[in-house]
Amino acid sequence: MFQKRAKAVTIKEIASHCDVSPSTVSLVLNGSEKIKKSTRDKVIEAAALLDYQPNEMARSLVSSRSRCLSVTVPALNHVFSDVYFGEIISGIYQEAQEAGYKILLDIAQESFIAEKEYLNILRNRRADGMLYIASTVEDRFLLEFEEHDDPLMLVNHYFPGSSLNYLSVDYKQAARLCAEHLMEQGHRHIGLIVGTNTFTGLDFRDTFLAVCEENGLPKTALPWTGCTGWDEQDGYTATRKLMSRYPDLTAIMAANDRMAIGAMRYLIHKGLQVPRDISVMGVDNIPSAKFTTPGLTTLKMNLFEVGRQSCKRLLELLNGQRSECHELLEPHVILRESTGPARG
Amino acid sequence: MFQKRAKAVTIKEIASHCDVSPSTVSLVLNGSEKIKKSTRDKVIEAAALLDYQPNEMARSLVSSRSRCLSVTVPALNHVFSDVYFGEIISGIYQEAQEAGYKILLDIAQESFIAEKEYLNILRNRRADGMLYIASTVEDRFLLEFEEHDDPLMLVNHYFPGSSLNYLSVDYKQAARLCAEHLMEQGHRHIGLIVGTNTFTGLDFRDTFLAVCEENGLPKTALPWTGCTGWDEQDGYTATRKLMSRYPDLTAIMAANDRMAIGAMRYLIHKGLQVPRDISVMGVDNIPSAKFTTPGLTTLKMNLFEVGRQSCKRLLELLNGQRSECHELLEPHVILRESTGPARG
DNA sequence: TGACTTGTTTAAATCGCTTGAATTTATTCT
DNA sequence: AGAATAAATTCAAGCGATTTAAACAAGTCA
Repeated sequence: MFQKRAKAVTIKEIASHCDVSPSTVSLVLNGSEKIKKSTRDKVIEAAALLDYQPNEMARSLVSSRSRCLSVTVPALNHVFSDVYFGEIISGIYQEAQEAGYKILLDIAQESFIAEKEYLNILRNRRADGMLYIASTVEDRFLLEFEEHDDPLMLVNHYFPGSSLNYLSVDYKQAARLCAEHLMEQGHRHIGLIVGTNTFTGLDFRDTFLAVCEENGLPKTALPWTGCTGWDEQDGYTATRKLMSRYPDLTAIMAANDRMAIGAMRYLIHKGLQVPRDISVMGVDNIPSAKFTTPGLTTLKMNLFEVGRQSCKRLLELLNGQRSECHELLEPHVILRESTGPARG
Repeated sequence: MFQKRAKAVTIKEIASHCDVSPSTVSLVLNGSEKIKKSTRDKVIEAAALLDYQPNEMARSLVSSRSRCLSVTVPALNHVFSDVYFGEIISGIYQEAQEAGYKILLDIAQESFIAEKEYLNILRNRRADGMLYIASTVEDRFLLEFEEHDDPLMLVNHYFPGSSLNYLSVDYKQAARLCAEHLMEQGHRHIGLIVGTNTFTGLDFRDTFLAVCEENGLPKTALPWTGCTGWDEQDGYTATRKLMSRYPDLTAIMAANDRMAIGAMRYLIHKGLQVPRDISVMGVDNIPSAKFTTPGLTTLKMNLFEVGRQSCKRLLELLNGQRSECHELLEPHVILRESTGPARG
């Protein structure tokens, strides 16, 4: 039905329609001032009349710029259904579209890595640059971008020890804010749940524990449990594990909201009241954090802005207006009802 | 820094490296059997050695197929943060990638519509076909695709009276399942919350009310309130409105989970217990529906599959293996704790 | 050996557009 | 008016691939 699509209007047809050469048309359409106003108008009119749309493939071929950016997310289970990614992608889109760029979506599945798609997308000219969201410690393949000097931005994560460009929320600062908030509420016995498969997760854990210890909490009062997933089920399971070994905990710190929601779910199942019996704090401020019962105290990361800024920086890199980017954005606390004074 | 990207290896270089013509290289790389095995091997080896990546822009130009599909979502606020879209997009991606297609992301903002980007993306050859997710009744611009005969698939919605291709969950059937479930639990006084800005929403409303009436519920026992958003806040507000006018309701039927979650949130705020005092039912089975308190009874729509099938159908359309698509997928009930017998 | 296949390889056109150099046309100056 | 200058337009060469028709080499047959 569609395979014999209507052949598109070309620059040539406009040319013959106006009795000028294709070059003239091209010049006009690219806004050159060198063409006499009268011919210019004639061409523009004809283009509108014929409903001309430049063939982007042809343009890209000659300019060797696709005006597309690749956005890649890790191959988590049904990854786009995670609002975390959604916010970031929305931000990226916003910035890209304002700059006239299109977004190519990708998921870093096995084949993506094995067949070096991550490099190929740039090499085969489908995209001019890449934004890679939230890698894990295992995504060592990203280091290849260093050698090859391909335009890459890590979004909301980074690779310690590498020179790869990144823009991320400051997870060390995040951990500090969380620790301080809970300690202010009198909590001295806090269970930490955190994904240990990302560098930002590890940062969060280390900083959280360090800040607590600085403030006099003994290590023994700070059990933590790691997981490689970051979703509700992981939070649920981790909380069960934590609570059965350390029933005296007065607070659960989950390194993201989805896990925090899972944690609350478990605690409420067990007949505990949040925050009367135990406080729960999350990180991310996902939309549903406002609509849990009780409302979830969390950190606002402004992931939309992370996406937006990352994209902006990448474009600056591409335009040569900047030669590197290593930036951090500050989070801040969103107070709701899931945290309160420590019991007793 | 990146603007002077390393010039890519071309077919020509492979040719000279092997002492054959570019045509030969092209033939080999496209798997032609007409080339002698020995030269074939020579070329393949050289291509691997030089790390050759075909320039997709050039290929697209000559084949006039971009091997990209455009996925467009409506311009809701931070739309990708809605898991509803995430699931569908994940499904689309899966199918597209298996077929060797790339995904171009788009958001139908004002400029997208005003400047007819929706047609242009196809016209300017950036994409071979378009998947449009969840339109509203106001997206009349989509009807243009009918006249122009451009390859479009509506995903999880449709336009009554048009011949546009679609694949969607059967929302009439969904409404029927919901109505029957609640009536089986003895509910005779049900408040309905539904977005009235989509055809599927309207279908849901009409069918829900009709099925209830068929089973003897008087219209007066079925107040409903419409909204143009579909998120937690909308559900919250709508429930407040409904409950203040009809305090006797024993059940709230929300046409999606996010609104249902907002509804529960309001009811619990008001000191009501779900489902003892009032039942709440949603639609979609989003991940967090399992982790609300109480767990949300809802319909599983398998939106991942909706995305996947839609994409598959579109590709069939593009390949001429099919000339139209008007399909519906069946939902089914997921029983959790937010619905129970009507009180009293 | 010459004519005819068969099997391989390549020249050349094409896809639609951009762009620097060359050409044509219009304008200015003496 | 004719030369010199400026303005407007067009030529023609790509961009990097695909693909058809033609060229070439080798093998077959009478």
